[in-house]
Formats: sequence, structure tokens, C-alpha cells
Amino acid sequence: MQKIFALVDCNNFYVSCERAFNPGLEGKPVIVLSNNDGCVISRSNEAKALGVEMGIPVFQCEYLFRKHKMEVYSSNYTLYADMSRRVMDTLAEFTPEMEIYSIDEAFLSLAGFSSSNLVQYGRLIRTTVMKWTGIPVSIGIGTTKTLAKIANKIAKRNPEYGGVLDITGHPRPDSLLDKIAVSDIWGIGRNLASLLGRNGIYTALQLKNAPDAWIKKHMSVSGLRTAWELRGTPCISLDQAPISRKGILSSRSFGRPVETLSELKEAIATYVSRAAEKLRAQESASSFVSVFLTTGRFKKDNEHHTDSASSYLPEPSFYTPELISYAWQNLERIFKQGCLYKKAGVMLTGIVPQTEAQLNLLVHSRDNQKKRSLMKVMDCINTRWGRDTLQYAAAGTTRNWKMRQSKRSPRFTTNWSEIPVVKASFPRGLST
DNA sequence: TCTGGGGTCCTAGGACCC
DNA sequence: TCTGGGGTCCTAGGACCC
Repeated sequence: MQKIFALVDCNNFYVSCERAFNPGLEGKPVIVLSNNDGCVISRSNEAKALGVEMGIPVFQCEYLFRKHKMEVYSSNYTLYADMSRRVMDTLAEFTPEMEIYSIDEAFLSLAGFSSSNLVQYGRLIRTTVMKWTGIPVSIGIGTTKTLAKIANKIAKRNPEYGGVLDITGHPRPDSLLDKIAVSDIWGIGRNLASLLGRNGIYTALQLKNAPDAWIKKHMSVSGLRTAWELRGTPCISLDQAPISRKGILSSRSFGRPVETLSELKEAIATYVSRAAEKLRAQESASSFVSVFLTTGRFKKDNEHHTDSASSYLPEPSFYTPELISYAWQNLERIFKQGCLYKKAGVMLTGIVPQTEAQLNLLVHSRDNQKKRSLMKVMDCINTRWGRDTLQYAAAGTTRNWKMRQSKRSPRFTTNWSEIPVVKASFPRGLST
């Protein structure tokens, strides 16, 4: 059966989440910042038009924020993750097969749907998501994921498509590919785009028609897959299986430089707890724990200092206290007195399913069942009542090294005390 | 002064095996 | 002087994605 993919992508997702709860932001330039209020990571169309670039550091564009009275928000991932879940739940109503590709994107399989009605169906999806969640989306449809991605991009840029474009059903798809720069193709980043440019290949159409041997030689098999996908041959399949991560990283920049070991220990314990929660959520255990510290990427070379240390566990573990103690040992090995650290992180690798963990003949601990129960109770309480309802003393209580988040909106949908308040005025006689 | 936080996949090269 | 022909596994680094 002919494959048909739809890529549904939320427009300016984080900004749209803020707008869903604050309609006053509609029509205004709105910006959402990265963690630690460092960079711009989401912009409304109005903000884009005023010249705020994606990924730009805040200190380089604050003058624009002030000049145009932009609405600026810290990121509120609790809210965005919950809104994402609502959008994905809605999309799942429209197809039996779908892949959640990122927090704001999903691929839907529309194989078997009548090809003459695809655009209409896309419009129905679009209006439903808007109605049920308040989030605007764009939809691109094609016979491969790469073509669906391109169709989505075109739909988003050209309002005349009404937010939905089926590139495969278009009378002259090549005329569309001719207008797409190679750098706009999924899988072609800055480096490959410049390599292609040096070889006279500037558009998606040119890449589609380039010889396989040349592509393979210069862009490896991934490049070849992209070219084939442009030609309509699916090489990248829909990945429905819930992902089991091969490495789990938890790291943050500090709100201010940190130089004491005790504060670093708090931070590392905090990051281990986060990483271990993710580990248990996928029912895995980790056998290798790494810790890194850095004084920041933007220092001059002689002032810049980054170090990391790792250790094998005697046997794979999902037990936070144990992981913290190994992480601390690593931390102590790399900590240097007098360094002003800007960021630290913990990486868990060597990940295996809990049921397949290779036990150690010599040190096997007998109370795994107890540890499992304890972790389960903690995870349940923290899921039910909010993150860190129960936390490790090792993670500290003041945490004044925490990242800056000076302009975060309320967690409208996940926290009872931050739920939106509706001010209603009732006609006389109806109020109780 | 101020610059996010996650991930994946591929290749090359070295160590080692028979 | 001449020096095989396969493999595997691991790591580092580079490319990409959101």
C-alpha cells in the first residue's frame, strides 16, 4: 500500500501555549526564553517580523524587546509538556499509527485514506486541535517523511494554503522543490548545506536529481536516504515504539557562578534525581555514571575549564541514593578549588531493561525489591503531587544556585494553586 | 557582564581476535 | 627486500534534529 505521511507541527509552540492562557498576547510580539533566561527559543510571527532571531542570546537583543515593548517569558516546561500531551492525544483520534517526533511535532500515517480528501482531512485535524487545545498547527502531507516536512514548511510560510499542503497531490511538486533551499531540508544542516553550495547544489530539486554515487561519497548513507526520500521512496519509517533512551542527560547552567563543593553536590544530587526518574519511567537501569563540570564555553581558552569523570557500577542500578553516591565520587575527583563553575551535569549510560540487568556475583544486593518499592512510592507521590514533593536532603533546600526564571507564567494545567481564575459576573438573581 | 538542554546516527581509527 | 585477510568492539568526534 502506498505510504502517506502527515507532519503536524505546532506553530511557534511555546508562544502559542502562553497565548492559550493569555489571549491578550494575541497579535503582539511575544518571546519565550531558554532555561536560565539565556537565549530566544520561541517567537511569535510579530516578533520574527521585528527581527528577533532564533537562538540569539538575550543580551544581544534586549534593546529590541524594549523598543517594541515585546512580551517576554521564561520557559515553562511543565505547562508546555502538558499542552503537548493534549495536542498528541487529540491527533491520536485521527489515525491508528502515529509517531510523536518532538514536543511540538508528530508524524501521522494516512496510508489507506482516500488521496482526494487528504487536504480536507488535514483541515479537519487542524480545526479540531485548535478547538480542543487552543494551539494552532500546520500540516504537511507527502509520500515520505522528508516530503511531508517540506510540505509543512511551505504550508506555514504561505497562508494561501490555509495551513495544509499535500505536496504529493500537487500538480507540479518539482516546482515546489525548486523553491526550497537545501538548508531547509530535514537532515541538511549548516555544514552539509555549505558543502552542497560549494558543489553548485542549492535547491531541494537539485539534490533530488544529483547522482547517488556523489551523494554517498560526500554525505554518507544518511544523505542518500534524504535524496531518495525527495524522490518519493520512503527510507525513514514511522517509529511508533515508545523510545527507550540509550543515554539520559540531566544538566543545567547555574543562575550564578558556583565555586563550593557543597553547592555542587546539591546540584549533582538534584540532576541525578531527575535522570533517575526518567530512567525508572522507562523501566531501565544504568551501569555507567558520568559527571561533568564546566566554567563556560565563552571564556577565553586559558580561563576555560571543563572536566568529567565516570564510573562503572558493580551492577546496573535504578536506585537514586546509590547513583548519587557514585556521582559524588566522580564530582570529588574533578572538583578544583578556585574555579567559578557555570554549569554541571550528570549522564547515565550503559542503560539496560531492569529485567535484563546483569547481576554481580560478588556484590549482588539482596534488597532490590525493597529499593524498587521505595522508588515506586517516591515516583508516585511526585507524579501525583508535583515534582520534589519528596526529595533527597542531599539535593539541598535553598538551592540558590538554581537557574534564573524570572518571567515564568503559572503552571495553569498541572498545579492547583496556579489554575486560571475565571472572573464571571452573573445577572442579578442568578448568583448564589 | 550576559550565550539552553536535551537527543540520534554515522564514520574513522585503534585495539584486539583468529 | 618481501609482510594476509578477514572480523568485532569501542571511542571520539562530527553531523544532524527539536
